[in-house]
Amino acid sequence: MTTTFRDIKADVLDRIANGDWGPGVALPSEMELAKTYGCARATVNRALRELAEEGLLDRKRKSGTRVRMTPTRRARFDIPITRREVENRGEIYRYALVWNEEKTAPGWLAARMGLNTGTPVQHIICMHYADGNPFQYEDRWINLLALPQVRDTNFSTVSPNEWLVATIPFSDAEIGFSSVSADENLSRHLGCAEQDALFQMDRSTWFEGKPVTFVKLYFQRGYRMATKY
Amino acid sequence: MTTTFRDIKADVLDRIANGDWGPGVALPSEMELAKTYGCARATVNRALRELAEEGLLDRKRKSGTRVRMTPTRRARFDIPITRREVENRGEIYRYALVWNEEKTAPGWLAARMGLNTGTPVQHIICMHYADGNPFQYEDRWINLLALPQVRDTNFSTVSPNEWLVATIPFSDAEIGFSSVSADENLSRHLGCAEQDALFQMDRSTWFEGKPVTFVKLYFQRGYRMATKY
DNA sequence: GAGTGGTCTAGACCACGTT
DNA sequence: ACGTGGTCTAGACCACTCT
Repeated sequence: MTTTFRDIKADVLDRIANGDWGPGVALPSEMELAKTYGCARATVNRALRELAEEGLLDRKRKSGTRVRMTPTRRARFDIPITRREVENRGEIYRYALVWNEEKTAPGWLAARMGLNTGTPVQHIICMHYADGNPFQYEDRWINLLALPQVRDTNFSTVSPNEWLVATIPFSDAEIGFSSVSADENLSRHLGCAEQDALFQMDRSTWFEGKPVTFVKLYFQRGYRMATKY
Repeated sequence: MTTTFRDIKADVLDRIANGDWGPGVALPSEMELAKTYGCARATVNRALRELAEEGLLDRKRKSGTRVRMTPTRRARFDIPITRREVENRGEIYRYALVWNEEKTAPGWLAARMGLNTGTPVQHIICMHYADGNPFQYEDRWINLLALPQVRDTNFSTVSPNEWLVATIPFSDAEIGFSSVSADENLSRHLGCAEQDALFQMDRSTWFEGKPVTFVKLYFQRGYRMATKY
């Protein structure tokens, strides 16, 4: 039986768990490990590279590989489009446009997205429903200089969410999670009481270096975003 | 100049962005791509493997590689220990123990952690402060069958958070984010009004398959957890 | 059965960072 | 200058899965 990179990952994790290799301790070099495990250096390399990417090891040329001082773990979240998320729960998805207007970027938005003041933007507000119940309130701004074709798009049947992922298949983004109190408008659309604590996700998106869109998503009361890691 | 796996990733991303390879489209096989890029198959393999891990491609033996139908992106969050998080903001960290008691697991906890009813657990409540202001309220339960040494640990100076990462350097975990309204107890400890919307993180942790701890962390009002991806 | 990705090997050269 | 990780190569065998 040959040694796989998974075997090596497991063994290194064991040694860290047992305390053989405590925080800050330097591991043997890849060549030495390859010899002890009886495998090629590439195999050791892949194992250690993945552990480093998972946040458990620090690697530097010349200095070698060390166990991280504070083993910060990295959680990964899949951010699906809203329709998918609802359908994956086995619920029926419905979409409704609430507001659609062209205007010039207000100051706070220009600052947030890195736009010049006076940049034309499209402001879209819409609702996503699951089994007829309010699921998510979407408040989106799109930079019309980056995506002028938004002006010719009818968002009464297609959500800007889906239209964007079809138009821009990937992008750089910054995402944030926080908690907000429902105001009168949110409580009305989401069918909750004013002051109710709502989970909020905000996201700024760039495409080829240019700011494209900024969105705030407000989830139904009690929503929980979860993952394993 | 040789073709690197980064070159290939960039080129594949370009083709997806341009629409050459739309959602659902099958890419050429690794061997063909290696020939067109003029590089080894291993190089193509790494590029495509990483793109698949990032959520842009689907790969299956025999069927080959396809562009994902809904290009769900994956956001990664670093989950640091609380002290580190405060110190990284350039603020002074302080810790205080609020409650520490051994009891048997209540029903909801047993269900949540997968424990037998009657399992002894330690219930610890503590506060984390940043520059003297309440930063985080920690409500933790530890399975004493998995970590009996908790009984002999003094948590008045060391937070269970730090003690655990030192004792269990890594673990499997499930993590969730949500939003809650501050009750009387939380508002008192966090120095906010009742009903204020608070960001909450919960985490269940397993070590070697055994449930170890369950914790709810309540953050100060206005807290935002952010990342780029 | 056949085609695809998954992985390992043995060797090589390079980039970086410490000395 | 030198040791370490970072990456590429050419080849090989295997595991999965579709037909």
